[in-house]
Amino acid sequence: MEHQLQIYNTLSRKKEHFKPINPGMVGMYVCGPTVYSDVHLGNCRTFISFDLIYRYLLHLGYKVRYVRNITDAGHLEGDRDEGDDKFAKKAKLEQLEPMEIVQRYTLGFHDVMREFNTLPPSIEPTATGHICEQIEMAKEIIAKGYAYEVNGTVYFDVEKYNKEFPYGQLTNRKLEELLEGTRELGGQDEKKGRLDFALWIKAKPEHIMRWPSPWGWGFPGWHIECSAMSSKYLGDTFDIHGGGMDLQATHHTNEIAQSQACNHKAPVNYWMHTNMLTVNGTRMSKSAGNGFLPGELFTGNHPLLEKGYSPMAVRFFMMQTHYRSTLDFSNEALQASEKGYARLMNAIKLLDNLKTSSTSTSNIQELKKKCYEAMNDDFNAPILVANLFEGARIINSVNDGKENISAEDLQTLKETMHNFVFDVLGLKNESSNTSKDKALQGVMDIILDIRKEAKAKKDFATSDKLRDDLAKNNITIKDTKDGVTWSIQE
RNA sequence: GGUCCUGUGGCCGAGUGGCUAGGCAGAGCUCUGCAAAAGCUUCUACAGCGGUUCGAAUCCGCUCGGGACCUCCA
Repeated sequence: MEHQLQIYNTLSRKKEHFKPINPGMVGMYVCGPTVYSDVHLGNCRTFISFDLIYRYLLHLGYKVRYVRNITDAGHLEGDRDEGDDKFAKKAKLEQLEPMEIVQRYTLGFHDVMREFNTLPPSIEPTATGHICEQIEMAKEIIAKGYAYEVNGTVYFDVEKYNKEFPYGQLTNRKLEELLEGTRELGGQDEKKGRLDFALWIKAKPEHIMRWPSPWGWGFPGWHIECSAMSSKYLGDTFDIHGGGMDLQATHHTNEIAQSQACNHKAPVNYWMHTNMLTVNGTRMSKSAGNGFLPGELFTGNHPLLEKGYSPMAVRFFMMQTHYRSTLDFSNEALQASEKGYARLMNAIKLLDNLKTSSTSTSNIQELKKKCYEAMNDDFNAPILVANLFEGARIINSVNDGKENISAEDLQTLKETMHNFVFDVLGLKNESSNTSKDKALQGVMDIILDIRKEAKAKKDFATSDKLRDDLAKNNITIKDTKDGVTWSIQE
């Protein structure tokens, strides 16, 4: 496996040469969604970014175990250890059992991921399915002396941990600085330290989601599920852990602390964080209320949207920005991507019908090399896309007879375009194959045949009437030199 | 307030010392019964000021602007 893959590691704040623990194999864990409401586009961006990373690792020939969890238990609403959990709160609103909420939004999440053509992870574990593992881990951390129990709730002792291990390494912060930013403990607090966080939380009488534990009935804390499930399926130390940048400071910092305290090993070699999706320069988030749902994006049914955009146009839009940069949403940018995506796809369709020559006027090997260089440089999809557009330019020029390509180079070009566009970027042709579509195709063939005959007889009145009447029904006819094409305006 | 990121042409967005990605829009051309589309070619840029250097969008400093995290959040 010869490559020079560089990955930006949040731990070192540098790009590092990627070297997996076991040659040829990669263990990757990504923090998945909390399924108490619909995923919005910002959530989707993270999972699409990691889909690109997963796909490229697979393309390089790695055997990848990709674990992405479903958080379906425990998370509290506020920063205090009080209040309802998200599932119970939503359940009251919707008059449903908490697990009904979980089921509904898990299915919705999967639907959306399928629309965006993401590959399913190898394992998709749920927090509620791993309560035993989380309890065992909490017990182990207590046994090692880094956690303590108060009235049925178990807290992680951050200040004690920090004496032996660096607590804030992921955000480059010292404990003293972190302490400054927190409130004083009140009289009612059970915690010993201001930064201490819960591994296990005692359930109040009205709390529906609850499990028995050595400390009584309760539910797991905010961060323990990822530590427990990642070590179960990937080992105490594994290659890549990813998630959104918003998880870096708290969730991932605490994950490291839990695993380190439990196993006395650094859990992860490469920490990867994807950046946020913004709308008008501000982060899209549930609390800010500036999010929209994928379904609204596809249909255009939202005040922020001028029209609907197809899943692949949106995916392509995301691929034109590096995963560590913020991506600002706008109708203008999305429409630009939509057109660019169509241009790329049209070029690929021409690939099968290109005429070959004895020599080539463009350096196809060089193009292929540049594609790999782009992706090896910390998954730089925007550079890859730029190179693929250079490929599209070559294809179009050969098609127009302005450039030549040898049979061998054409084969290389085909492989390169297909590998990177479909396998790595995860794009696909969006033409559907339902029986209705096939019937419509048949009807259109008949109409276009009549129009062709009219044109041959120079009966332009008839041919223009057909074109105009179809246009009134949102069907656009285009006479290209290679024949007639038609498309439906959404 | 603390930690960190960021400011690129009309818009989106790469690039971290010399060779000025790419897409969209604009312009020109080709194709064409007309129309539309498409293809090819092409213009416009590095927030401001100062410094380092033979040379800076790229390194350093300051100023101004934007953002994230520090509380659940991908």
